[in-house]
Formats: sequence, C-alpha cells, structure tokens
Amino acid sequence: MTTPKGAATRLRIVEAAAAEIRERGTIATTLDDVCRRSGTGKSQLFHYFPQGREQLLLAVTEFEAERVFQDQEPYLHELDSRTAWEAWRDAIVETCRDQGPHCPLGVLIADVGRYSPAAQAVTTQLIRRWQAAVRAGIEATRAAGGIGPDLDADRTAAAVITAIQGGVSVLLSTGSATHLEVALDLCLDHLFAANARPVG
Amino acid sequence: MTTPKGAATRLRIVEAAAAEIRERGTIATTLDDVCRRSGTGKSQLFHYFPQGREQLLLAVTEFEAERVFQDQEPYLHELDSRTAWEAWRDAIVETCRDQGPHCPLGVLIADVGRYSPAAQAVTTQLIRRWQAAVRAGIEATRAAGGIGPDLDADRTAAAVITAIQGGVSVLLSTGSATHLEVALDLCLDHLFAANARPVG
DNA sequence: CGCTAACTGTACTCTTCGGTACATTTTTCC
DNA sequence: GGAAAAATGTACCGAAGAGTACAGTTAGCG
Repeated sequence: MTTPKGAATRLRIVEAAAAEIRERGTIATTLDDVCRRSGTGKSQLFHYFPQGREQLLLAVTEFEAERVFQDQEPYLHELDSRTAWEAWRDAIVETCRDQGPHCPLGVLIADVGRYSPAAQAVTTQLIRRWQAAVRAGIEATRAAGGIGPDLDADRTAAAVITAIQGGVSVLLSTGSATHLEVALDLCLDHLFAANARPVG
Repeated sequence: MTTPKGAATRLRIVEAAAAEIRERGTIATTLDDVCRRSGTGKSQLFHYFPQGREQLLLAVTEFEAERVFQDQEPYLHELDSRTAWEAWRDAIVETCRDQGPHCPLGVLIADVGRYSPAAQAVTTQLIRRWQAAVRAGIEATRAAGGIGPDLDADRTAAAVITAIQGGVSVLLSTGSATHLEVALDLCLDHLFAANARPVG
C-alpha cells in the first residue's frame, strides 16, 4: 500500500512540520511552509494526510511526544539513588535551558498539543506514561533503601510531573529555567526528606 | 478625546473578546465574532484599536491578567498561618476545577499570552507580581512564627508559582485538577516542615 | 442653535491559505 | 515488459477573515 519511498516522504513531511512548528509556532506554520521545507508539494501532503492540516498536526504531536519520552527513558530507568535523581534533574534543566522556547516539550504541551482533542489526548497520554515512569523510579529508590515507607509514591510522582510542566510553562513565558530547577529541587527534597510522610 | 460612551464601547469590545477567547480559544476567535458579541461593528473596533487584532489581543491579555491578580489579592494579603495558606490553596483549586478549560488563568498563560512578545511581557509581569505577593505571604507567616528562619522564601515562592502553572497546565490537558492540588500540597508541606531548610 | 469631534453602520477590497483537480512520472510485481 | 498502483508536479478554487473607505449619526460645547 505504501512503498519505502512513500514512507520516507511522509516522514520528511512530519519532520519538516515539527521543525517549523518548533521554530515559529503552530499558527504561523502553513502547509506551504511545510511543503517548501520538506521539498514536496501539496499533492503529496494530502496524499499522505487525506484529512489535511489537522491530521498532520496530530502526527506531529505524536512524533514529538514519542521523542520527548524516548529522551527521558534512559534516565528514568536508572532512578534509584539521590545521585541518579539529581542527574536526571540536571539533564532536564539543561536541555530545556539550552533549547529555550523551542524546547519540544514546551511546544508540545503549550502549542501543538492544544489544537485538537485528539492531540490533547496524545499529550495526556504522555503525561500519564511519564508519571508512571517517575512513580516506578520512586519505588525503585525505595527498594534500594533511599526513601522511607511513608512517602506516597503516586502523589509525589504527580507533583514531580506538575513541577516539570510548570517549569516549562514559566520558561516559555519568561525565558528562564530557574523556576523549573527550583520546583524540581523542592520535589527532590521532599522525596528524600528524613521525615517523609504522606502528602496532604 | 474619548467620551464615556466611547469608553463603555471599548470596554464592551474587550470583554466580548475575552469571553470569546475563554470559550473558544484565541485562534478560533475572529474580529467578526467579537463585533457580533459586543453588538458593535468593525468600524468601532478599528476606531478603538487602530492596530487591529494584535492590539485587541494585548488589551485582552492585560484585562485578564488584572482580573486574575485581583481575584488573588484578598487571599494573598492574609497569608500568615497554615490555615490561611490552606484556604488559599482550596480557593485556587476550586476555582480552577469549576472553570475547567475556561479558567482565565489557564487561557492567559497557555493561549492569549503567547500571541505576541508584548502579551508575553504582560504574563511575565503577572508571574512576577504574583510571586512577590507569595513571598510576602511567606515572610508574614514567618513573622507570625509559623515558619522557621531557614526556609528560603524566594525559592519557595518560585516553587509555589511553578506548582500553580504546572497544575493549570495539566488541568488544560487532562481536565483534572488533582495535579494542581497535589503540587500545592507538597509546597505547603515544605513550607511548614519542622526541619525547614534552604532548598537545594 | 450650530459647529465640531467623537462615534457608528454598510459595503467593499485584498490577501492568505487550506484544499482540490487532474495530468504525469515513477515504482512494483506478475 | 507492461499493467496497475503508488508517488509527484502544476495549476487552480473558494472561503474566511483582517483591514479600509466613506457616509451617516450622535453628543459635547460655545
């Protein structure tokens, strides 16, 4: 039904759209821009995305969500000590700081991910997966003896995710990553507090 | 230069635009929509906003930012005990939950506030003012003896703001306010932790 | 009253951009 | 090698929506 050549073209279109959106935002990105950047024409775009723009945006959302999660995975699997958690935090903060307003995660949650209910579902799913991975990290750290038994893993994982989202949100507004850093710091402190107890 | 009648019309336009944007988002809101809802015509819109759409969006951003801050102020001034902080948290969570995706704060930081550098500056300013008020609340609570001397007021205030932003961000994606609640809870716990110490 | 400036209604222009039609080329596969 | 399907190029359409022109009306003010 679709040849390797076709698949490559489709991918080129998605990547071009993602790049364009990262650089200039979703509203400012037109189909003609995407075609120009990917070296294709409208006919091909509509060949691979019969539902047009909306379908393309959804594909971009999925593409970026996957990328964000893949970037995280290596760190998430190693969360078992305070050192590991801090390395993870540093990685996130640094990446976001470097990429600034073109940070894929930020673009995802604040821009592309809002243009349709379907896209929103993708970002919601990303949040869910990410939070589950963080939760697993908390359990692993507890198993390794780094965290007391009283800490509520679910709620803390939720707080960590919220800190990231908030930090990125502020980053997009102000251009500064300090909020992200501070909020994550506070979460880590809570994780490893001597008197850890259920939140709330 | 502008009569009371004119000022009233201008205000009607801004309010109509704000409502329209809250309900359907910035991209979906057209100038014709705004005219229809405000019972005016294009000539009036361009009379009061010669720079057109962009200028109107900026006015809406300022309008909503002011509203958000005004809603907060009564609570912010009374922050001096854990009870007061919890009342504040409950107020925020409840308001956001009720308004859901039409929450002015959410719309502000995730939608209108992104459409121009000028609008971005307005939201940045809101964040700054808000954080300063939270910081003042921390100091007041400390003065009342509710918080130890070691807690870093600046960084904690930043973390609180980040928690709100993140919570609202998740709310817009998932429709659930639990992340907001959990993140704020964690911040309050940190604020009133017996062994409060500098973050980081 | 009457002049001026602010205010408002109607009708139009002009561009942008998503989407389509259709002809043409390339690939696949028997 | 040749038919069928996939892939691509070019030219176009139509709607939407921001912004304008201009005429007409209302309100302030001496």
